[in-house]
Amino acid sequence: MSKNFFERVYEVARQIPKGRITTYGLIANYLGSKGSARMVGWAMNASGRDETIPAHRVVNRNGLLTGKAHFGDIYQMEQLLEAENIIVKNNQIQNFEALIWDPTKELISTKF
DNA sequence: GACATGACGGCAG
DNA sequence: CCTGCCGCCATGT
Repeated sequence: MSKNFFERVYEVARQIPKGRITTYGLIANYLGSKGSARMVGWAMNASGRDETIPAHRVVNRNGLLTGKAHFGDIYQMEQLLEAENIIVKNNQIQNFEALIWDPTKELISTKF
């Protein structure tokens, strides 16, 4: 079941600390499918049905809110981020590099 | 079963 | 520095 793949993404996304963000590439790298960042985005698209998944904490490697259009409103993502003290300017996360949460480095769990 | 698409990323020009 | 193309993998038609 490829469904497990999405589950992996969900698990990682849920573990993103509040006030932090990560990128599709980092999650893909953590999942072992380095370079398949698209799959992460795909999983996020499916995760949109699950409100328990903070998809707003996942952005592209540029720190741009490329997925904001997939939220209820295009400002929903920004509001959620700002609610966590994350500054968003012109769809771009300010101080993005300092807020990056790399699961491969921060998260040491082999499996769960 | 094959073609087209997608919330990305890296590299080449 | 900015623009464009290819690669990766799963899903939908």
